[in-house]
Amino acid sequence: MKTNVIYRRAHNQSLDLLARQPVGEALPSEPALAALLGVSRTTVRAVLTALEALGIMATDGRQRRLLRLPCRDDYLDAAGLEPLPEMLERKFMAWMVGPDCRPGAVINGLDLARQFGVSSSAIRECLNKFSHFGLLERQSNGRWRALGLTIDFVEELFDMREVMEFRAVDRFVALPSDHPAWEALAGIRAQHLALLDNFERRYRDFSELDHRFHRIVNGVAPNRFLGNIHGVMSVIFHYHYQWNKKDEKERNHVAALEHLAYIDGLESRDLGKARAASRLHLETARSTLLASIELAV
Amino acid sequence: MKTNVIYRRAHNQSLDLLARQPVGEALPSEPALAALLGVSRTTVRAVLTALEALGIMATDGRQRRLLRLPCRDDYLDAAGLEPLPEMLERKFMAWMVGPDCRPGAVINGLDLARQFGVSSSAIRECLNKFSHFGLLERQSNGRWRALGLTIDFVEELFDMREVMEFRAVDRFVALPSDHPAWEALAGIRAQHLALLDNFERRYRDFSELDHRFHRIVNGVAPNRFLGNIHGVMSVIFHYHYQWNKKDEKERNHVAALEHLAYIDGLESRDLGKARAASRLHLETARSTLLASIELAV
DNA sequence: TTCCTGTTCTTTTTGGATAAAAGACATCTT
DNA sequence: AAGATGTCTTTTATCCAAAAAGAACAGGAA
Repeated sequence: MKTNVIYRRAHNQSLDLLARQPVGEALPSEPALAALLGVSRTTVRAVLTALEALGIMATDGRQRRLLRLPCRDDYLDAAGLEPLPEMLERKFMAWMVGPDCRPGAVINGLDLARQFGVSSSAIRECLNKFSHFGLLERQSNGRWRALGLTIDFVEELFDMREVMEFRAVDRFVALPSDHPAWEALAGIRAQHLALLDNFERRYRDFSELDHRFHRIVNGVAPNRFLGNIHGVMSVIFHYHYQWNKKDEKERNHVAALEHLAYIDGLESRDLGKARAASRLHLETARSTLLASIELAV
Repeated sequence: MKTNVIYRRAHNQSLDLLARQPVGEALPSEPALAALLGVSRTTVRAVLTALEALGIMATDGRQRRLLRLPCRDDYLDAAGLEPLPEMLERKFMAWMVGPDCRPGAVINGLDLARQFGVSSSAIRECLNKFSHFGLLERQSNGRWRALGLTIDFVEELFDMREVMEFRAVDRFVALPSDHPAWEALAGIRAQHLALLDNFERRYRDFSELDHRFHRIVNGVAPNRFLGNIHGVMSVIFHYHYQWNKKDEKERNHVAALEHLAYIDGLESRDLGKARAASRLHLETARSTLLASIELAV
C-alpha cells in the first residue's frame, strides 16, 4: 500500500510550526494549514487528530488551542521521510555506479527488488525512468541491459550539453539590457565572489551554485527536450561525484573561476568571447568527468 | 496476468511456415524453430503441442511430421495480436489529439483505464512514457496534466530537430568518400526517384521513406539523447497525420522533391549548400505541421 | 455572504498474486 | 561430441486490492 511519507512530513512540519507559537494560542484553520504545509485538508485533519491524541492541542468547539509546546518525543521517526521513488533512485544510482554493475550486463529486476527491499513494481518504474536517461536499455526479450556510465555516454551527454549551452549563449548576449536575466547574472557573480572569498569553508556549496548558474544561462532558451538533458546531467553529476570526492576542492575552484570568466564573456555582449569562455568551461568539465571515470575503471 | 500475444503470434507464424512445406516433411528442431520465430523454446513447445492437438503435426519418436496443410480455421484470432503497451500507446495518442483532451486539463487515469478497457497500472506506464515525450506533465499532487500538441510544443520540437539535423549535415559532408553512408544516400535517392515515377499509386509509402532518409542522415552523428527526439518526432508525425490526411499527396510530393535537393546538397560536399537545402526542408515541414494544427484548433 | 468543518467519494500509490515467457540443466540420440 | 528433448527454476507482465491522499459537497458559524 501507499507509504504515508506525506502524512509524516506534515506531522513533523506542524510541530515545527507550533514550536514557534505561544501556548494557549488559537491555531490556523484547516484550509490555512493545508496551504501552509502544501498538502490536502484530509492530511491536515489526520495530523490534527494525532496532535490532539498527543495532548499537544485541544479542540474547543470550533477553535483549536495549543496546550503545550511539542517536545522531541512528539516527532515521528525521521528515517524514511523520503518518497519511495526518490529513495529508490538513490539506491539504484549508487548500485549502478558501484562495482556490482558492469556495463553490458543483464539487470535482474527481481534480484534488485530483494536487494533494495522494495516490490518489483517499484523497480520496474525505476528502470523505466533510467532507461530514458540512456543508462539502461530494454532488450527484445523484455530484459534490461545496463549500459552504465561509460566513456561513450559521457561524450554524447556533453555533446548535447554544448549544443544546449551554445544555443543559450547565442540568445543571452542578444538580450535587451533591461532583461531580468542580466540582473540574475550579476547576482550569481556576487555569489561566486562570496564563495571564493571564503572558499576553504564553503567549497562544498559550489555544486548548488553551479546548478543555479547554468539554470540562469539556459533559462533564456527554454526547450523541454533540452530541459530533460539538464535533468539527466544533474542526476549523473550528483551521484557520480558523490562517490568520487577526490580533488573536489580543486575541481570546484577551477570551475568557479571559469564561471566568472564565462559571466564576463556574457556581460561583454561579445558572442565570440562568450562562446570561447563557455567552451573552455565545458571542456574542463568534460575532461574532468572523463578522467574521474577512467580512474574508477 | 501476462497476455499471451507472443504465443499467439508464434502459433500463427508457425502455420505460415508450415503452409510452405510439403506434407510428410520432417519439421525443424525446437531450438531451430525458436530461433526462426524469435521466441524461447518454451513458447515453441507450447505451439507444437497445440499443432499436434489440431492434427496438423504428429510426433513420431524424436521427429515431427507434417500431417496436413494448415487451413484458415487453425489460425488464432488475429484481433488483439498487438502487445498491450503498443495498443495502449495507439489509443492514448488518438485520445490525446482528439476532441476529448484539451491542453492544460487534468488527466484522469482511472477514467482512461475504464475507457480503454485496461488496468490503471497499464495507463500509468503509458502516461509515464508520454511524459518523456513532453506531451504530459506531472503535477506536484501526483496528477497528470495534458500539455497537448500545441504550437509551443511543435516549435520546440523543431528547434531540436534543426539542431540535430544541422549537426548531422556538418558531419556528413566531411565524411570520406569511401564511407558507406554515401552509398546508402545514393540508394535512397534512387528510391525517391522510383517513388516519384509512380507517385499516384505509391505516395502513401513516402512516410516510410522519409523515416529511412532521415535515419541515414542522422546516423552519421549518433547520440542517444537526440535519438530519443527522433523517436518522439516519429510518434508525433505518425499519429498526427494519421488523423489529418488532408493534402497528404501534395505534402509528400513537395517533401520528396526537397529530399532530392537535400541529397544533392550533401553530395556536393558543400556545407553551405547542404545546410541551405536542409534548412529549407525543415522549414517546410515545420510550417506544414503548424498549419495543420492550427486548422484542427 | 464568506469561510470553516464534517462527510463522502475519487484518484493515486504500492505491494502482492498469478499466468506467460525465458532460461538452465541433466539426460538422451545420433 | 554435438545437438535435441524433458523437466524444473527464474524472471517478467499484468491485474487487483487496500491504504493514503486529494477533491467535492452540504450544512452551519461568523
